[in-house]
Amino acid sequence: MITATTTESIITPRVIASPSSWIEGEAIRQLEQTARLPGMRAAVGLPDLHPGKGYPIGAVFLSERIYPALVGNDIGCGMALWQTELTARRFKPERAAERLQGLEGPWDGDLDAWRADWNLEPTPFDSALGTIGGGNHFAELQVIEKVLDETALAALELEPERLCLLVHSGSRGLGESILRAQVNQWGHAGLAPDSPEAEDYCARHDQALRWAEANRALIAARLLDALGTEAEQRLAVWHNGVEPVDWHGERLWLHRKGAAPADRGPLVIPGSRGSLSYLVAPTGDGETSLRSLAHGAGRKWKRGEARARLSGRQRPEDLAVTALGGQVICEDKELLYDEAPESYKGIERVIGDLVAAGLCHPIATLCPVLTYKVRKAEHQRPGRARQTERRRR
DNA sequence: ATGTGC
Repeated sequence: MITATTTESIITPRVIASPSSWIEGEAIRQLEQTARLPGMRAAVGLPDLHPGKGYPIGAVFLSERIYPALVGNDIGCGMALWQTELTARRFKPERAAERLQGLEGPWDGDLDAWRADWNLEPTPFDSALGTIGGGNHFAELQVIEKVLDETALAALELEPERLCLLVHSGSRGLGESILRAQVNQWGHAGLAPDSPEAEDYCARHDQALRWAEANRALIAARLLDALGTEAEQRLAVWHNGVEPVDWHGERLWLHRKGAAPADRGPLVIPGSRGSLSYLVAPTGDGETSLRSLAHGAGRKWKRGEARARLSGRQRPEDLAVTALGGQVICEDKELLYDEAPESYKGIERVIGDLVAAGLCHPIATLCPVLTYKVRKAEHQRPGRARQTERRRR
């Protein structure tokens, strides 16, 4: 007798990392668990693989279904790189730092025009447009430290003497609200691609992608304005999201969970604020890595763990300048410790593993000069700051 | 990651 039930074959996840790369057991368990979800066709851990909330970060999944919970709350989180008109030689980090104030508060420019430029409908979260947020998000001025592929650098129109601005941020409260609504209604279930619920999620997801991209652009615009300079965007990628792909003639869904795309040209893989970032060009056919690359160095210590480990030997003021000489603006103590260079794995190993696997080749290294995270907590809540002001009048 | 929490 032929039964109606289909046998779901269990796929074996792969991890792209050298044996000496330390990866937490919990991350591997999460990778294996996620690979068992119905309709999963391939799962790959990248060298920055580490545990997340239920699902691993630094991983990519190819599936017949759409898994919003796997994408997570920060839909569209990613990186964008600008070439500024600032020259490394004449840049004064201390003076620049003084000018960078209040980027946490709402932007006072023309939001309607900005939304129109980016094809965005208004959302309840738009007062956060142009704000960096917390966690590992940042805006960082960087100097090109070493050029490894002059031709590729020139093709990207990046001049070695000019400072770069790298912005890492996402969709803030918007992405979180989309995931929350999704989980409230459907739990963590995978969505059938042509269902109304999938179409609904994809529409919101794509909106969050645009919102996050517009957010990074506005963060850059505000920061550049404060410094009295201009810049041109050179690169932009997202590393949290899902997209339909043609996989050997079949339509499948590629989930990137803290994984950068390897099919959209060069990109920056950032280290911690105390290490280099790598501008790389993807290589290979994308088959083994599911068209993806590591999205950063990868967290070594969980959030909240760093302060206990570091506060005995490093005071907050010690963390304001890194080993590479970069200045750090972070007036939130917990965040200052959480995002300390020691909280991250070495970026060199991550890049080394990718190169050894034939997945990318380095174009240049970027050295942090000034990292902006957050000013004082009272400036963080847009609404509250305004209320305080109103009360004073 | 998050107007993150009563």
